[in-house]
Amino acid sequence: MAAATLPHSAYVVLGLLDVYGPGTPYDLKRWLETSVGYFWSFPRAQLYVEPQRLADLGLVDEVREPSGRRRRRFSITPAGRQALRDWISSDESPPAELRDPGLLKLFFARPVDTAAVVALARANAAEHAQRLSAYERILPELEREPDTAFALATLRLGLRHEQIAVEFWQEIAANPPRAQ
Amino acid sequence: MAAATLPHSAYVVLGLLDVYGPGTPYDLKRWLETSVGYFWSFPRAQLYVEPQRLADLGLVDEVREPSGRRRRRFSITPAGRQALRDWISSDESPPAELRDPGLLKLFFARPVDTAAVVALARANAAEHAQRLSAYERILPELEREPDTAFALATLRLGLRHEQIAVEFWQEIAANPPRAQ
DNA sequence: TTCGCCATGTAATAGGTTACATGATTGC
DNA sequence: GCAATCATGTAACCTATTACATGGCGAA
Repeated sequence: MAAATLPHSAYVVLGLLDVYGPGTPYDLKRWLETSVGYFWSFPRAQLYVEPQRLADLGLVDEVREPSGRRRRRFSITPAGRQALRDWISSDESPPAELRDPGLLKLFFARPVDTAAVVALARANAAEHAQRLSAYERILPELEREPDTAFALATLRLGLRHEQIAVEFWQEIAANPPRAQ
Repeated sequence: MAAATLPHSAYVVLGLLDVYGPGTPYDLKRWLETSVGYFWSFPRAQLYVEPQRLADLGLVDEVREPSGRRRRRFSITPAGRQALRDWISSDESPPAELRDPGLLKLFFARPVDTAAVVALARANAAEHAQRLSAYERILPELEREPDTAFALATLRLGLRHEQIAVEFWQEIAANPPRAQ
């Protein structure tokens, strides 16, 4: 099946259309920002290009408003939903990566002085604390809505992840590693 | 400073040369695979292209073997080390992203049956358990070596992260979310 | 009715990834 | 000397990102 060769951003678009229903690129942007965008973001421009490709492949349908903004509204087709299912069920699964610039900096922080390490740690602790409280605000909202079991599960991992990140960076700030 | 505009992979190369000393692209590959590659990987080809760019910028020096394999051995220059320090000390820091394909699949898993969700969870639990035991093997080795404080700190976050990931996926496998 | 923001797109480029191709070294 | 593996590179392609440009809409 050709579907297995699509980039991840294609499945994000398919998935968003499946979960939230038909929508415009701008809808996709807002949905992305308030859901998987927290751990898998990509820039807005992709949300105009990617649906077009999917439309060419028959995985989404496109309906354009005849007047006004002439928005393009996309919806997932049965073939698209099948491609999404195939991808979710496939064994193919590159390992998770943290992609954390702060952690990268810390790994290479030997040549900077301790004050810079502490500043780095504080900035990262603050960043993750902010993210954590964002998640804590989202949690009760999601719990109130129906049919959010999968989003909730994902969010719970995010919460734990942010909790240990905050702890970690606070520890680093309090007791920074030093070159021998 | 122009240094702030380099892509992350450039800083990975600079950092590896700073930490491990001069090396060939192949050396870089091995160092990457056993250190930051666990959370920030990119393909080998980049390790031949990126040092060339850095050489053009004067951030690394290149010495080519006159015969045999004619390896190019790169070493970081004072300007390169300064660029590395500037980057580490800079405020610029895009937020960390998980980039976890398994989590992405879980978020969108509503249209697949529960058996597929369980299979996904088991595969991810196994994957993270394997990664966790790899880290647990590395830990005592690093603790024995001198001057590894920064690598150790990074590894400790990796350990905690993998621990919660294993727990999380085991919980999902035992009690998979279901569409209402 | 114009100002500001919301929204929509495209074009150009840089970066990342895959595929191809070959040479050197080591062990047999 | 042959095979297998280690190692080195390049080229083409695709994706992701940035920059540019404009149009609709609502509020004052």
